Amino acid sequence: MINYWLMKSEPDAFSIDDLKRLKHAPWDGVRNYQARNFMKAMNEGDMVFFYHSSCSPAGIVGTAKVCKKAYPDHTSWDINSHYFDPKSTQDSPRWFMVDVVFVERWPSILTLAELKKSPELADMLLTKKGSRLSVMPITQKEWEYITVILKK
DNA sequence: GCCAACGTTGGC
DNA sequence: GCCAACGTTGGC
Repeated sequence: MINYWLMKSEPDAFSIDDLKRLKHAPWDGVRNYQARNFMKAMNEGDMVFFYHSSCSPAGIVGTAKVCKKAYPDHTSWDINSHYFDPKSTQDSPRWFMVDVVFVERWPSILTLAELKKSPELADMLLTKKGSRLSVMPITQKEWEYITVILKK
């Protein structure tokens, strides 16, 4: 059984076009426990909505697939990295990442405003006020509704 | 750039 | 374990 997820990235830092060009990439830099725990629960083959955040407009811009299960995020050990965390060690890594592979770039963005209009998506963490989780689960129903009904 | 909402830290 | 202070996220 596959699971479904949504992952946020600031397009200035890493966009769907970057992933398309690279084909696959590590999802590094997650420094939130809840988001980390969701990544640890991912399996190869799980599907991902690629979401552009902190831009105008924000929204889903395509899909990707998990191609490598969670493993330690080495940027947490790199003292020169923006994501360095002295509390993360080789023996006891605190942060993890998965690899994702590009699947599809949608012709146009499905904006957060549009997602919020759908009563079918009212339970999504994404559409909840104040939610700022960067990795979150999506139900199969939500995935199908978005890809079949709303996808641009 | 603003600021509401949230997560984390650290003193007690 | 509580909670104030602080830093960050992210939509607008």
